[in-house]
Amino acid sequence: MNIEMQLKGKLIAAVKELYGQDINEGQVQVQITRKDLTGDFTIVVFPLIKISKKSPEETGKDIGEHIKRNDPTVVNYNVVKGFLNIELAADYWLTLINEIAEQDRHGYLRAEDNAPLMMIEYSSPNTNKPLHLGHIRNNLLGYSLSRIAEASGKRVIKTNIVNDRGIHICKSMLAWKKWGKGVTPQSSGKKGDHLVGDFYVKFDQEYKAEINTLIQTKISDYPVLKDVIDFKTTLLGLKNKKKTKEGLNEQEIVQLKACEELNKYAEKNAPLMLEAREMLLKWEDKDKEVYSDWEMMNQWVYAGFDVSYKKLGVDFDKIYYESDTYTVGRDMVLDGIEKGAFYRKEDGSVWCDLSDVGLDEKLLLRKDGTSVYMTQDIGTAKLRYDDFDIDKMVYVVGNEQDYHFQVLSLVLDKIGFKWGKDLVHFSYGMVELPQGKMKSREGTVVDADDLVDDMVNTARDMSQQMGKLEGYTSKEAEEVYQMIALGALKYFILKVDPKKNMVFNPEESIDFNGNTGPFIQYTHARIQSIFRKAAEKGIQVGTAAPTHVEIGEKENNLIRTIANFPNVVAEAGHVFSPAIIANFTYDLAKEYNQFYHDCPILFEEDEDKRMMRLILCKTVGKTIKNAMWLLGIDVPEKM
RNA sequence: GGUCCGGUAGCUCAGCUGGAUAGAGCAACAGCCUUCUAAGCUGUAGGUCCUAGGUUCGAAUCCUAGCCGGAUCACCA
Repeated sequence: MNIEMQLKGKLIAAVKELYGQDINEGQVQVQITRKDLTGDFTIVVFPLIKISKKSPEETGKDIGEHIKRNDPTVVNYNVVKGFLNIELAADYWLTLINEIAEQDRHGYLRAEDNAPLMMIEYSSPNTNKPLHLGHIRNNLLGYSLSRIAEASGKRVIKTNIVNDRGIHICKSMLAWKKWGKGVTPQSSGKKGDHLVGDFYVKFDQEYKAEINTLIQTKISDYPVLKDVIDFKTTLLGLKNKKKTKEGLNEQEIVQLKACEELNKYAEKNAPLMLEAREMLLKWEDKDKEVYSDWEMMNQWVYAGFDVSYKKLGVDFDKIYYESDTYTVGRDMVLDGIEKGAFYRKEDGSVWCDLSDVGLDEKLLLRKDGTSVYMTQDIGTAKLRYDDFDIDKMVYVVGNEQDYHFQVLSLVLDKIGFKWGKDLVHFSYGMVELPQGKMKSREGTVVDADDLVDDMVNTARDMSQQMGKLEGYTSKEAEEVYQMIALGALKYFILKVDPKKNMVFNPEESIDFNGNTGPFIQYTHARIQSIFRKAAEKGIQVGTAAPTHVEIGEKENNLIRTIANFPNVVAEAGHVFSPAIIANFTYDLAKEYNQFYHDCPILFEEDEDKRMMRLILCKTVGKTIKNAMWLLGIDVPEKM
């Protein structure tokens, strides 16, 4: 039982005895005392004055006195503006820190064999382009969440669904066929995922050109558009005007409609798109040539992804491929028609009607029988639940897909899967650049590999300038550079509330000072340095601190913070937020640096005090390491 | 237009299950290395917590309305 709970119990007993009333836990508030006031825990007495029928000050004094009399660990109390601050004895805190010092995994819960099984899906890349900054946020969040869940006592399976089929893949394949001249990663020296991504871009360029041509030849079919000179600008202009207060006049409404119709026609009927569609059909028919090209190009991409994942330090327990799951999904959709959950339109396409819950109709199979995104997600879910005894399924996917997951949940429920309703979409915000959103057309997409490489280079430069890695081999030093670079990147991204959009400035934002990963890593390295020095000086570091020494303000802050770590882990696991862990770790590191600055450790002459501080250092070091582990960040011995 | 998310210092973000004087970092300015790692520490300056109402002992936090920004509503994924 933790101290807050104990205090709450004492408070309830005090109210009962003093005022003869029973109150429940919801009526009492115990919080950690603000740093600028004396005390360890604070009881808010306002909710109690109705019961005491006295002023907040008097009520606070009554209760404070009562608790102090009945609890030997409470040595003092004070009442400020209706807040009762309780001060605990130093030996209580020192006993506590000794208990914590014994544990290697303070704050973590052990996952028992029968603990709930949580499957966490993250990454989910498309095989038509390399990973970028957006994927980085996804991967880091997913990986960190899985560790937090593990430390919260869950059994965890990290999974990835690779988007290896669909029209987008056909686009890259088609472009490679047409313009690739047989180029391979080997022949070009290019990473496979980047090479395939280049052809996706190529397709898009040629496709756009075809759309324009098609629009020019067809525009004469629309009399309302006869005065239009630049189609694109007109369409964009009308769309924007529609959003303004002024709105569109009648003629403009007709024009916009015509524009959109023509545009859609062109997008659908551009020769390249028709070819890609045909290729998708062939692929679903397992056409020999298409299939072998597909397999070859996929291998290139997987090899590339493996490198990127390794660079980021993330991994998976089980990988699913949509090429395996989409047929399962298709069968389930067809099955759903028979069950009456879905229906077929005249053209042969299959739909799910969700208008009864205020949503639209949703397409599940195209009229040509090919699968869409939703189809494969249904199949993947089915396979996963067949493979594992999942208690909770978590999808780490961006918030632009909120609607998709709302629908998926309903669709799964409709075909009778009991787990459909309670799937969790862990929805995170977008990463933007200082100039705004990343746009591939404008070349502002930040490539994942490049970003990590840049960070490592920066870390290496800075580290070498400071020259604190003497005695390290170049291989050891290189490991530290990697650690720092990844620490900076991961911390920068994970410290932000996942739900929110965030701005990432590649040049300026990745700092190594202040509220950053390296700052925390540095604090850890500093602590380790103390122990190296202690060994040099022949100072023994015991296993427990003497409990009779006095503790100062900084020491008290540190102990209280560490003691709170289990609550922080539990909270982070509850609301799925690495940011909570990151903020905690920063606070701890900052407090430690203040302590380090103010209090001599090895130079302390009072042996008991020195021992107490060393135990404290040890515990802080371990807690930093454990907290950073939850973020997927390693900490160095030297830096 | 419907639905959802957000708006806190010049910038990037905490704080949001209602609690005391709204906090950090960056940037700016001023200090601290003959002592355990200065990637550190200390100080100064910087605020209409988008606006207006409401709820109450108490609102950045909850409710309503509005303003601004974003996402989404595809036979894309």
